[in-house]
Amino acid sequence: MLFKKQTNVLTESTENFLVAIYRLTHERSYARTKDIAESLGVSLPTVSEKIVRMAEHGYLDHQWRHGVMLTPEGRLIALRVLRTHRLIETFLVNVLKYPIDEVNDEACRLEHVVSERFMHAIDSMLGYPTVDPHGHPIPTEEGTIEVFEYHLLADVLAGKKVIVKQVSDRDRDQLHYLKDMGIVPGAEITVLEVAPFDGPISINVEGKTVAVSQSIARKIGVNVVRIRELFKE
Amino acid sequence: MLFKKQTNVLTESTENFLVAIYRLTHERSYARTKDIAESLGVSLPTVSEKIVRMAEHGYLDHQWRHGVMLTPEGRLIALRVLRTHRLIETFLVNVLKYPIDEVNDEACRLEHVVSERFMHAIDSMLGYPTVDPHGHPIPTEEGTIEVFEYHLLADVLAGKKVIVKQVSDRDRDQLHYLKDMGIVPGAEITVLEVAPFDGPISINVEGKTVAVSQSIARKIGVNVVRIRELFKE
DNA sequence: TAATTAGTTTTGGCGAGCCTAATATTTTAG
DNA sequence: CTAAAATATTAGGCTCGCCAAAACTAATTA
Ligand SMILES: [Mn+2]
Ligand SMILES: [Mn+2]
Ligand SMILES: [Mn+2]
Ligand SMILES: [Mn+2]
Repeated sequence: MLFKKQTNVLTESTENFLVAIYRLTHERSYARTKDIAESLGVSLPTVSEKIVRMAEHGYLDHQWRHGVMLTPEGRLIALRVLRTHRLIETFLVNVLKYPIDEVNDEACRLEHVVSERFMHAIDSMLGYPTVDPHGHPIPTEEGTIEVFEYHLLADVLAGKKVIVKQVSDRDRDQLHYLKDMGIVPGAEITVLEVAPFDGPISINVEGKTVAVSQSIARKIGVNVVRIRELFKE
Repeated sequence: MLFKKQTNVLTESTENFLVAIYRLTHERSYARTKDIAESLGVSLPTVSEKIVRMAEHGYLDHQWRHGVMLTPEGRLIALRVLRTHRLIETFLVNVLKYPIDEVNDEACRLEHVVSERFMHAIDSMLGYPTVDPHGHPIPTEEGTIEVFEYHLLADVLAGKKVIVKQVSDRDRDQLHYLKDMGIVPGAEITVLEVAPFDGPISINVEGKTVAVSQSIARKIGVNVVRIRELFKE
């Protein structure tokens, strides 16, 4: 059990900051004040201020006037919270039958208060899942995380059949839109036609035919399904 | 849906205060500052101060220098939180297999963050229970609550067989002690001997023979099992 | 009734989190 | 290479939650 338990020194705000910064530093090496503020819905000064405190506590490295990155300690906590978040999301969907586009807010509140016992209970109840309902990897208890590389739906050639593996969880409305079309992890998609010049992609999802924009198709991760695999044995 | 949803204006602290006051005003009509402080583990000034703010918000009636009681609005909120608490406790015990003496703290944290959807999901999953794992009534969604009157184990005559209906949830260690002896709601108890002068009560719990003090036996609610009922049909 | 005690409130202080307005510094575009 | 635009930080302020010490009743007892 590598995660330190230390009687919840961390506030909800701190934990949310850590996760937000963790996610932002996947795109560029430093998380910028502005991006943090945006992703948490708070003002710039609130972030500037909080950064100072968190850096003092040793969770962040602050490159003054440029951005922050997580220290190993901050990263470990971020991963613990992220694990909690994603395991709770999985629980909400698999057990409580939440729709995939309504788990984030609930998980974002619960992630700060559940105990280790709670986590173990749902983890075992769920059969130790490795991905959440959006197809994102669930960090391990030891603080490691797998990075899956998926083909993007945008890159799939017409005629191919693929299975949805991951959808972006950034925008709730977008997630709702995708869910309504049946585009959720596990769904089978056949690409029918790809219009030129960044045009829409026409696909068949579980029987229905729909069209999605290139920009959205770039946020959908799929695995190419090899035909041989489908008919094996 | 009578409970107002009003985008969580209430802080965790406020909700805890309301429930604590609700419970205290079952014993005397006004909850005293000192008792509130004690049951929440905060200082007297913290309570005095908070009382002023809560009274301003219309949740409390403050009889200056004597105590507080809930306004109808405060009472409704207290009951909503209490419902949440007890339903969560039931979930933790029935679904996640928590021991009965370890649910309170978890529920006291979760009760402030779960959504109405979450409540509905677990309520239906649990089959709309009316009592929590300690045998306490779960308030309805409309804000009503049943009051059960139980015989106390302390009053049961030697030779009688009873079923445990309710145990006190005030003291965690006591709860643990009772659980270890098998004295939990649902357990069958046969009173063997009642020592005079407030002496211990010797009982048989699910096969084992143990003795409990009068003071503890006064905190255990039971229903007298009429023999005729046991053999009916 | 006066004095002691138990309980309550006031005073004065602290840190966390948030915000707006003002200021400083990069970055970017002309 | 400079001026405008974008970002970041400071300053100044607010509420909440919490505390210790001091001041102040109300209740009890001698
Ligand atoms: Mn969160
Ligand atoms: Mn997710
Ligand atoms: Mn609580
Ligand atoms: Mn209970």
